[in-house]
Amino acid sequence: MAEYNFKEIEQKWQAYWRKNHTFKAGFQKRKKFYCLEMFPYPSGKIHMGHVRNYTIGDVYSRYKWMCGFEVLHPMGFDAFGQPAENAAIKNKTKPDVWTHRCIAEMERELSGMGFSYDWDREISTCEPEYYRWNQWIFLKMFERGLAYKKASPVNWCPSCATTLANEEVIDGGCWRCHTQVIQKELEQWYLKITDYKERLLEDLSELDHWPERVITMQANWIGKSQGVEIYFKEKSTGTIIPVFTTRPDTIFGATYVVLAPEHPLVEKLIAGRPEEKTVRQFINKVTQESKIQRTSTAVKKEGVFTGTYAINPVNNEEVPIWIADYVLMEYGTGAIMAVPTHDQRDFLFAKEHNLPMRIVIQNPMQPHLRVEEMTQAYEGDGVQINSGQFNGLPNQQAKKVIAEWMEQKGIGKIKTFWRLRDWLISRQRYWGTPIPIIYCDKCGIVPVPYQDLPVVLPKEAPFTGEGGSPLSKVKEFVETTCPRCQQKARRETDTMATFFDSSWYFLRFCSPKAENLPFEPLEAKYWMPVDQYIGGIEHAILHLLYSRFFTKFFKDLGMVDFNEPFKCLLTQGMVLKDGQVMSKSKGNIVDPDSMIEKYGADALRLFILFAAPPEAELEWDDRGMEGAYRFLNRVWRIQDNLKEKANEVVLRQLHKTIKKVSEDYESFKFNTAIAAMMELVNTIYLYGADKKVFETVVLLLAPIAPHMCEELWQILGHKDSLAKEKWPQYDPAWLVEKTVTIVVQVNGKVRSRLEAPVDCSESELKEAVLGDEKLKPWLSTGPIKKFVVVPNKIINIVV
RNA sequence: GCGGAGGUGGCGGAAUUGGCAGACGCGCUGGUCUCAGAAGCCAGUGACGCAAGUCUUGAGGGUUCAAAUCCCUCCCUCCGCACCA
Repeated sequence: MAEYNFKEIEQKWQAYWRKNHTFKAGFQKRKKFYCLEMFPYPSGKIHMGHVRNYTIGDVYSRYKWMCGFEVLHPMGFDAFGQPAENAAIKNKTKPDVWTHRCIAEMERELSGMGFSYDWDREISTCEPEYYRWNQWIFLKMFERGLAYKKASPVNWCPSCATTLANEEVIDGGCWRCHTQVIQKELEQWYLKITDYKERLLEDLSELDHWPERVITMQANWIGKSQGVEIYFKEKSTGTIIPVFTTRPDTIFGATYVVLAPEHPLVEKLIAGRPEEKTVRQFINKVTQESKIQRTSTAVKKEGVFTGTYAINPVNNEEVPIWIADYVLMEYGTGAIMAVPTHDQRDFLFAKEHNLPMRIVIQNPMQPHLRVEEMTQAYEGDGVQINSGQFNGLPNQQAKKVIAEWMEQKGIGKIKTFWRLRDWLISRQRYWGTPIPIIYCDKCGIVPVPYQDLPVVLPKEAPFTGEGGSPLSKVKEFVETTCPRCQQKARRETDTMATFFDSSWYFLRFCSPKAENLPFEPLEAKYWMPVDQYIGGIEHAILHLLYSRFFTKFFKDLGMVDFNEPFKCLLTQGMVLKDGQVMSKSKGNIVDPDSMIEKYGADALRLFILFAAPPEAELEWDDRGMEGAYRFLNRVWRIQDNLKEKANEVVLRQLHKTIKKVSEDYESFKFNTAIAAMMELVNTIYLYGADKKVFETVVLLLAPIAPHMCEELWQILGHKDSLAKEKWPQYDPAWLVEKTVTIVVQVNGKVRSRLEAPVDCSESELKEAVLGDEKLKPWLSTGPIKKFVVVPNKIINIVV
């Protein structure tokens, strides 16, 4: 029989699928399944991470087709972004030319992997047909007050010369180039994602098929904390200082108050005091430090006394007011009440600066707490002491009671603070969606009317690399007329953050050619939500949070009827080489193209699924790759020795394998599914297969190695593609065994095994065991104390 | 510090309502085929031991007839968040 010529076979079938639109997803045909992998940035070259991500999704999609679903499995390109601009600066290529070239190259590579995309639905976010809907969405948000402009300090990456969202600052550096981010006062566009914070948090409970850690990361990012805002009064002027605490039960233990160095009240408090100079010096020192420096000095908490005192409203006690670097202006009220006995940070600071302490929650266990003996704060539960009329209450109860009491007395207010901030979307960049806003001297900020969309990005702009928005230097773009008064006006020259583009692309795939709306609500109703989403963990916060936000916004517009866009989420692990992430700088990249060239796409797909479970990290291994290729060849050669009829051993194994592989595919355990198929093939090599058995093997393996299996299917005499062939079903009759091997242990150690009929009775087994020669020496050491029988599995005799 | 995941042969990894630890693959060893090699095919392969056997799932303890799996104490690795009041 012919050699396994993977090159020829793979090209043949890729052309076939493309020509026949094999994977075209039809609207409302039958039960749908939407399988989506995170679309790539068109860098021009796919890497092993893509290969892994897309292979997982592809196998699942193909499997779902065979199970009778109408599968939507689309692909597109997240095509706006900085690399295109950098290429323009470096190579003098226009960003759109560069991007389109990269897209063409990546389409070729993705096709070369044999992925089952519905290419008719391909989208690219840099096309006006796509980004006009970014602008449309922005205007809808603007109308509802969800897009607004505000001047405030923003994260600025000096190297990229642009702003960054909070989510894009990693360890104080730019997520893309790792340059230290600085704070800069700028007027910028924001999206009011905070209006959705409750829903974004609450609806996490709907996502029971998301990885736990992603849910946790999102919840932490949204950062809800409930507590009380308590009003302290400055002693001499009566100025009110609101502080926030989640521990109102410790209010009687507050022995000082701390303000953040940037707190607006500081100026007022220190003006004209002897301490003024020292305080100012301290503030200068702290505020000049970068956020990194400030947070890295975590161990030592620095601070300075203002010279003034505040009155604790619950007991009218005078407590000193300090300023310290460990209190952050961005969170809560920028001021805290310090309870050193029950908060570790306050404890360290109080020790450092010799401030008073008082225990107000007594540890119910012995030994009781004593201030002189404390080496750290007691943050556990206990009973209220030194707390006036609340003494004796369990503190968890007191939390509620005291909060309500303070609210009643008007000295506090029950409040909830959130960590989530509004989303900064302005970027001083060229290669992105122009923000559809016009500035008119007379009318102010004027939205571009819907009928004027899209605001098209001009093809040419000066790319100097000097920073600042290139669009602002394009006169024909900037100069326009005001839609309201027709006077001369200027366009907004910032573009949108590219995360905007990817926050709704999954909806666009439902109706990629829609001309009146970003997507057709009816088609979205059929296809959405995405049944299975697959991508990298690096998007656990940004992309997934923004997409959830957009979905909820579309729900409010009445365009969709669900809360959450992604029903199941799989985060695939990274591909490593020599224990490290593949990267250019480390020079440890394995190029997928070279592997396809050498072993074929099917072998690459097989290896990457076999080497590790999808969620785990995967260590690249050239020799493992060869093993995958060897296995495919073994399957290929089965055709040479088909028998008239397969024997019972093979059939038994076959049905066992159908069951195992089906279950494993369903739950993404591709590595063990492949292992099961290898076992079956090993059995076939021992006993031989017939046509029917071989056909089943081909169908089971088809989602993983589709090219070779299509070819074998054809060789076996089928005219059509197997892509929509019915998934094999196992016959339970073949799984029923007549006899089982029962392991016999003596004192927990395996000493013998015996063949027995299924569901053999205990007394019969006992008889068989006592007659077993092999067991005699072990049983003769003493009387049998215990005889444990686990039906059809194991016998353990204790002597 | 908090949260999450994890630690099993030379390597990647199987095995979880507690029931034969190491499936499958890689590597290695031997055989077969060959003038020879490659490929293929067959067999062996946790450690120690000539063997009977003993030991073995990060360390130590416990529960149990039986523990990689459950409980306790501890160690280590990776990831995320991090002075969030």
